Amino acid sequence: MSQYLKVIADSSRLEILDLLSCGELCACDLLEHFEFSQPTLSHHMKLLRENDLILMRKDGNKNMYRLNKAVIENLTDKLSLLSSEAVPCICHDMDKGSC
Amino acid sequence: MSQYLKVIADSSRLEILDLLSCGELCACDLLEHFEFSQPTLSHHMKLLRENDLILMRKDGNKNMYRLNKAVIENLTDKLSLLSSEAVPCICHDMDKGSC
DNA sequence: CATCTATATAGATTTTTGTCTATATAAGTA
DNA sequence: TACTTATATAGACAAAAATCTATATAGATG
Repeated sequence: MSQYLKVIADSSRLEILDLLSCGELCACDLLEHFEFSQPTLSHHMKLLRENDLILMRKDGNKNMYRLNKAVIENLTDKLSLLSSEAVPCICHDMDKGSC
Repeated sequence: MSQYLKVIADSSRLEILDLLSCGELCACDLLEHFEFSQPTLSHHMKLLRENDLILMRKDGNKNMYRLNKAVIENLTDKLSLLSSEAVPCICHDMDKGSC
């Protein structure tokens, strides 16, 4: 889980996900919205893809990206378990007050 | 938001939050569950506190920690907006296909 | 085929961050 | 007061990560 969070925790990548949240965009559309270079965008998209947070299709020489909403939902669901009560979790194995 | 996520994205801190999800624990209880040193734990707790993800009270010479569930809920709520439709978001300002 | 556009890769560099050791502080206890 | 336990701080160091420039590839188009 921390691996997914690390990918999302970068402000540029989070903004990319936000931009994609309304629908498909190509890399060059995204690039125009950022200050960083094209190889940097390529690097971010690769990370997002490798971690299944986005999906890609080829359209001519363009890469069209969209959110993988299922994976993102799954991540937020798991994260919300932290603030919910009475779920199976590692904290049950803790011995309190042993120090 | 990415600041919060960066704090949570570390696997040690995520595990600390998980351990705290069942209730209050002192730093020394937590320390016994990890391989790293006491100063490292202290550093992690400081980060979690500075970002309001946990709350602390003093009990003698011990620090008692608990989750700040409100903040964590707020974070997961905002994150879940990514995978939901039709919310106000920066992607509406995008000009698609301008490249 | 030559060229342009869109994207990827390689490699270097800088920043960030997680960790350590050593030491300090602060509270409890004999 | 001396000592022990719990925690914090300072400073160093190493690993990870974000960025860049330069270059390569791949598809579209004249």
